[in-house]
Amino acid sequence: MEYNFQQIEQDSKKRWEAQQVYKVNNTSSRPKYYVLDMFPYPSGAGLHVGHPLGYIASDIFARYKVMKGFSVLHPMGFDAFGLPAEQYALETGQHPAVTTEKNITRYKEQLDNIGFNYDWSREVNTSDPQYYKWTQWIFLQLFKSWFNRDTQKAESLDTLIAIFEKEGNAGHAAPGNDTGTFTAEAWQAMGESDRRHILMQYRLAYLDHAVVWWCEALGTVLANDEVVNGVSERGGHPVERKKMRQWFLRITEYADRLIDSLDKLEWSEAMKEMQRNWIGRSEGAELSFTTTGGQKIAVFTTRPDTIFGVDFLVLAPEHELVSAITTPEHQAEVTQYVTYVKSRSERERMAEKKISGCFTGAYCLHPLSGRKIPVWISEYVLAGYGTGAIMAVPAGDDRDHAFARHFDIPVTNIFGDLYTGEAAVSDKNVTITDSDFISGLSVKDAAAKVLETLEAKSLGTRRINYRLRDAGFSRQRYWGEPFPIAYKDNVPYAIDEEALNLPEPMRRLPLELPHVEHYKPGPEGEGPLANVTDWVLVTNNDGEIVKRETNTMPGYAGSSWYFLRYMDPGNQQEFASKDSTDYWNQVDLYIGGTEHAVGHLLYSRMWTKVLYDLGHLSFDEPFKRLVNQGMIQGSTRYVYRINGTHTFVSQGLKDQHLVDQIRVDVSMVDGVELDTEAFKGWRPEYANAEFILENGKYICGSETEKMSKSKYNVVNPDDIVAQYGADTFRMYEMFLGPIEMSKPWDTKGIEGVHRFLKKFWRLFYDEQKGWIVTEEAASEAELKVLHKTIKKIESDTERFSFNTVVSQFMICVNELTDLNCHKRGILDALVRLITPYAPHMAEALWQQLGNEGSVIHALFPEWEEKYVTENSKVYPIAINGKPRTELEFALDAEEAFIRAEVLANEAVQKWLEGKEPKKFIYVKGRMINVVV
RNA sequence: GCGGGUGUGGUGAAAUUGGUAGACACGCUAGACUUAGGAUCUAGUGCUGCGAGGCUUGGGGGUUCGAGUCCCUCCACCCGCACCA
Repeated sequence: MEYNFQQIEQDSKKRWEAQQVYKVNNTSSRPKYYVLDMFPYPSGAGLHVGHPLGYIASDIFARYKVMKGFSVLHPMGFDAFGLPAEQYALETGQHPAVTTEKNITRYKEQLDNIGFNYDWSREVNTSDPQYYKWTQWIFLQLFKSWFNRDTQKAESLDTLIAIFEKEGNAGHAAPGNDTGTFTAEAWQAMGESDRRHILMQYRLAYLDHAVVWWCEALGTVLANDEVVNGVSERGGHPVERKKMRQWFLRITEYADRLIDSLDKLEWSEAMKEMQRNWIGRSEGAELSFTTTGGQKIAVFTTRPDTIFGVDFLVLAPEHELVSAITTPEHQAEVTQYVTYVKSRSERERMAEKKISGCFTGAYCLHPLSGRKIPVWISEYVLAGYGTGAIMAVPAGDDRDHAFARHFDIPVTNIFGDLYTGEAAVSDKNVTITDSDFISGLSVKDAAAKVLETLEAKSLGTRRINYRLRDAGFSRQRYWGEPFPIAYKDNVPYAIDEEALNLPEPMRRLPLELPHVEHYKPGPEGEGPLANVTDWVLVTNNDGEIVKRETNTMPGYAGSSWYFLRYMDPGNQQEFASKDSTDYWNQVDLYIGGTEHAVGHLLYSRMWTKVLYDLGHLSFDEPFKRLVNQGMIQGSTRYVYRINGTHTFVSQGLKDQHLVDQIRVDVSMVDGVELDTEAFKGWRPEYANAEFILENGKYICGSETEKMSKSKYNVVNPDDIVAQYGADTFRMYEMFLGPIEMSKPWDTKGIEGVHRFLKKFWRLFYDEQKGWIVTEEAASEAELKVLHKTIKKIESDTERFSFNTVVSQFMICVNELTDLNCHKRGILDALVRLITPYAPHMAEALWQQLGNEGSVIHALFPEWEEKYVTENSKVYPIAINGKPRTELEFALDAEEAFIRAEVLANEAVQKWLEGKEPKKFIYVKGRMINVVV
């Protein structure tokens, strides 16, 4: 009986289905283990072979943990809100819910095809009102909370209001800092609107203004993705930066905690480093400069010690003071420059090597020396970072130096001989010179003294600055969670607030997305919801018209907490019961790509901390251990058409002609050999193609690039599974290389793994004789092979080295085949061992071996020390570090004995050429080196 | 520009602590069995040399008895950069 994977996989799936083997309860006497995959956005293109890489790894690990006796939660769901579905709706008129549903069905089929052990009864879908009800609920928790810097945690606004009533806000400056201070009396005297305005400065979810890409022609706001080369991707219309009112999450308040608790996570250092850099904590000072016209300009600097080296100030072109300080004679130039910068993205501005800028005509007076300092604007200063203004010290900063050079601004040297006039001195272990009262001091001492002096004059304060910005949380789109917010007299309220006095049904969550006639943007850059007047404008119990929020939430809203919903997906009363979150607790293993390093992972961490602070969770970090998977790249194939003809020349001969390089669909290529008939049928213009072959074959060129439809290099897992089976596919993806590494897909290579599975099968079945498993006792050699393998598989699985696991299985099967072993004593353990990797085949063999129940719940085999310890070692003998021969010695042999034996050896003698060895190095169990 | 990562045969890779570089596969070459082979099996396969040997882990330098692994330096490629998710 041969390895009929189609039949086997179908039978195994049926058995699992019937026995509901993947269902997991929220109570168990077993220890728990939570394995999580980054859930997919169900795009219309379906899964390609790159997507399941991480899923296979987590599936293997989840199965392994089950067999090790854990109660394992391994769920899957869909991040179903998003731009592509809406874009598709805009083009075709199909409701995003409909296309999303269709895509999800397809994804589930594809996933099931690969044989994942998901408990589908826990599936979540972020666009399901029963799911986003809780996304909205969490948003309201954020809206109704503030971050108490004294306690370093989120608290209900009630505690803040109590403080205001008692003592005003003197002890609790607003994070946004534009409220000023007020007393308890002042607070009590305030009207509702003023109070709410002040509270907005504290809320964790708050309204402010942000700059977005605005496209006049399309009448809409565009995502960065949709702006290509300074024009809209659709239509190529001009775009500009526009300030709009937006929701934000005050993640900056959590900056320190987000940095500090990284220490307790088992993430790669690289990943932690990316998060730290993204948060970008820097300690420095905010200093105040005053223009000759009396305007105060605040600058942030990490080097207050260089204050006497300030030669000019630079403001971000969009800085609010720019128009006020610009002198009439520089007005035209400044306006022109500001217009230019408005058309530029932040990325372009940061990456720009060309120096540009513009003098405003204004001067400041140096706060300590009183020197007159010109004020410039330039795109290299960003409005969103620090105060949007810097003090430029060309002697000590590369970019400032380049700027000064470019505009011929004289440079003040404050580093003595270290500064040569050629380049800035960025070294921090230096002595400051020519700087009044800090001359001769170290950087650290000088900075402290400057701060002291400026603080005394109220011209500066110590300040910790973060690169991290508060997260923009609204989108002018349809296909996202509606905000449970409505405006009365332009003041925002949560829909359940008494002040709004909405009729009871309107106060409840979820606030569902209304049906729309079309997906076109609303007026004034508002989202499509703004067009649904009878949804937007509602009448409250007092007969007043209130206006609903027309923005929707961004993609990361639903994905910031989905791992919690899996714990208790059907709960109608809470986002998840405390019992369930206490039981499953943190995600023990999270597998996903590095592209989420700073977005999703940071937001999820913040949300978890907020829910923890507010008492809804008993842990404050969501993902204990994180493993990053690499990408599977596409392998593109090319054909070469001789210029202006229908003749295609094989790759090896292409240099003899002038050719066009054309991508062809990989499905028409076997390895690198083109199926010329299929190619002729691919497109009408190739119907009459002629070929110049080499050795009777048309050989394609190839290149590794991103797997994408447009490059014709997409490989669908369904096709691979149909041809080789899910078990082969799973093991091959693992065999490709280390999980965290990117690597190109090569369908050709899968044969080796498929052959291995067939060979594995032949340990049990003979093509002629059928079942050949015997009851004979296993030999010492066979037991050695088995236990060595168990040990290796276990340790490699634990360290996610799945590629070497597959190799070890191959080695094991090769050795057992050589030993002609068909013994139950060996094979029964081997079947359990391979279950996480090739579950379908394992189940079939497990049943045939006559075992009770499913192999899914069998125990992972254990290895015994006595079979894996060696008592001798074949040592490589090196002369001067170069291996020359080998000799076997017992591991407990005396060094003196070994030395004598080695030196007496013929081959060693030959290399010694009669000389006395200078040194004899013996590393037990490793090697022997003779130095001459 | 900033941040992170990766460079080993024709290809995917292995080498877990500084100790035999290239395990395991793909591909290729030759052969066996077979009506057939896109099944299976056997042998070979880093480069170079008739050979003894020499060379070889992106380039250059260093530490060491010994370096793919540690240090310095240079280069190339990939990913992210805040409205794709």
